[in-house]
Amino acid sequence: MKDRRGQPADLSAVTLREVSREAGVGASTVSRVLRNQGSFSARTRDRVLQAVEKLGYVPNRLAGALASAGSNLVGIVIPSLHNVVFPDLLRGVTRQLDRTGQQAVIGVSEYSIEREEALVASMLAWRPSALLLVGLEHTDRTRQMLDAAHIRVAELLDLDGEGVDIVVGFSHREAGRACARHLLERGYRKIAYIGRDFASDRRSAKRCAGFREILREAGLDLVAIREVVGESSTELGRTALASLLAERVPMDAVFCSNDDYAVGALFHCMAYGIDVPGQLAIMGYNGLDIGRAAPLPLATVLTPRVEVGEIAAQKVFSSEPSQRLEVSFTIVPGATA
Amino acid sequence: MKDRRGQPADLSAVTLREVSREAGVGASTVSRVLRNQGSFSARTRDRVLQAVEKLGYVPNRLAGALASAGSNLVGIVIPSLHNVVFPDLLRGVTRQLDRTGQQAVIGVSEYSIEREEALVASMLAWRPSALLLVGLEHTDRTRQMLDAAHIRVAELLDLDGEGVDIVVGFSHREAGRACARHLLERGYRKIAYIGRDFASDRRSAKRCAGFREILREAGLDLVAIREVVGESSTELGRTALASLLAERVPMDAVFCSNDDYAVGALFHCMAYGIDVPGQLAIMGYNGLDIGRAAPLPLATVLTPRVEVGEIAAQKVFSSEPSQRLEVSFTIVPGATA
DNA sequence: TTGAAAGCGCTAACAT
DNA sequence: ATGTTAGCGCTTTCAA
Repeated sequence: MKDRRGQPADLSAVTLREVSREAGVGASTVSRVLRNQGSFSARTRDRVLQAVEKLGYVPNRLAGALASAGSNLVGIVIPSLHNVVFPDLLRGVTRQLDRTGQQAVIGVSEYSIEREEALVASMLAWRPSALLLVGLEHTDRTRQMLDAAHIRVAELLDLDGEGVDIVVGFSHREAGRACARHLLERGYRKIAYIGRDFASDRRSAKRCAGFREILREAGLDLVAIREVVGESSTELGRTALASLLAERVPMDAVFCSNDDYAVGALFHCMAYGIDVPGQLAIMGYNGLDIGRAAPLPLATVLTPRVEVGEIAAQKVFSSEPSQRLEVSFTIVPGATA
Repeated sequence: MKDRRGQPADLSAVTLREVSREAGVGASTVSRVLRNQGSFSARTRDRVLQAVEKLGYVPNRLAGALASAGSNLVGIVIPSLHNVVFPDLLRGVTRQLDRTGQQAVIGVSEYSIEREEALVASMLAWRPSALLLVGLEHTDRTRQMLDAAHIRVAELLDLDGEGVDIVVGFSHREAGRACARHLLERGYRKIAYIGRDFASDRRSAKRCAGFREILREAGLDLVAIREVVGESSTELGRTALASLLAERVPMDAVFCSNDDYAVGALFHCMAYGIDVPGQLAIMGYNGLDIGRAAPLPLATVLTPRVEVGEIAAQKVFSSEPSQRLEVSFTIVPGATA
């Protein structure tokens, strides 16, 4: 183990020039061979490749990108890494970027559009070839920067609103409406809601709004709304339901903005012998693996997170015009509602 | 919505030179003001800042890094985004990097050290100021590259082996041993194992090895080993246990390499009325939130993933010598074992 | 097919 | 306190 105390990053690595000298050719020839562009003889190529190997040359993409105005970096800003939805999204994105040799630079906004703005600014400094954002809500300055950058931008996981360029997702409002219909059809009338605080999670707010639209059409409304502050977790879902029950809110069903909360609610019922869905129906959202494998499969909505990431990462490199792409969600009936 | 068909990234944005002209000062003065370095009058600063604002100038870090040999980019390669452990790790890393204005470039190796090698290579091309990797197993060429790059490297989440520079984690072997002791102390003797296939997940293999060491000291061994192929999931844990039961493997406890599997196993027992821990004890690993909130709190091992990420992201920027940092795990007794 | 030369946009001496 | 001058390591005309 070497002691690297105080040593700054040694960037004086082997340069293209040295490779060219070793191979006895010009610098531009090495460049051409390495990018397999332009023309060169087979013999020259072999000599260059040999020199690269011998010297352990690693091209400096900083210089390359600066000279060619093209960076193969793609910025992506997500609200959180706590909620499984976003790692899933990231999975789709990296999977697709890998195929085309692009690299993802990530930023986590903690559900704050101001932090998002700051992250977008520092990402643009790297002249990424594209930028991926979650949702359609951004600060004015963010929008300005995106516009001035003249790069392709994709906004993900939401369809309820105006997009900047490419939009890939689905309507949370419609998803909320579908959930309400699902519960109403099954005869539930006194429905409570558990979800993240609306102020920070705009998409969960949209789901809730859609849900209530349908309830109102039936002359109903939610019997209670529990806005949970803090990261999406089973534990919080469990305590949220516990508090609703403690307050004796009259309800026959609970709609949770996330499967994490829903599973927590289900756990609480199991622990306290509350019959699901007999006494209380539970509906979740996102279609996490955990809900599917639960003793009582969770009624939920399967959202195409990985696909959205994959498609977006692909579309930002297409030459197609700005567009809205709907990737549908699916109601999963389950056994809890 | 503008049509950006076919337009390549427009990098001919406002340059520092233009800002300097607008402000009526020299280029280096602008540079100094922007990096708040060297000296300049308050009046000059205001003029520069005003020009920056007016022109909407975004510094080009490609050029900056190239000129100054310092990039503020930090590469991190993780095995997967499916297993919650790694997003958690990433969370710690980004949290710390954010504080110091660094940016994370991520890569996902899918548990393959060959893919890791390729990712490290393309990351080094960006001259990152540090590189974070998971585990101590790498290809020879990866190690060569790390060595030649002369940047700080941190290897995370493992302590069982030789590291390259900084190592932050804990011993999986010891964790496995601790789990075995925990189960033996509670009287379990016929223990089965469910985990990811050892070939790809070296750390789970180390846990299993440690576990068996303790069993052997007691003159025992695992009654069955179920290597699950595929991503960590509740569903797979459930089917794995189901198959063990179907084969009538005589067992009084099952040790799972991940809480996902363990919760799946627990679900199976709940669904089939198998008394836990009476008929079958279950022990998991990782201390996920889901296990804690389960109707029967899961016996597990709490691993300090977020902290490991945070500490590593901090240590790679310290000027301390190479070191091994142990961040301890904690046995969580729970109620399933 | 190949090489020389001129930048890409910035930072870092070195003057002044 | 500020401007001038060289590069950083590449890509890209343009000639040869």
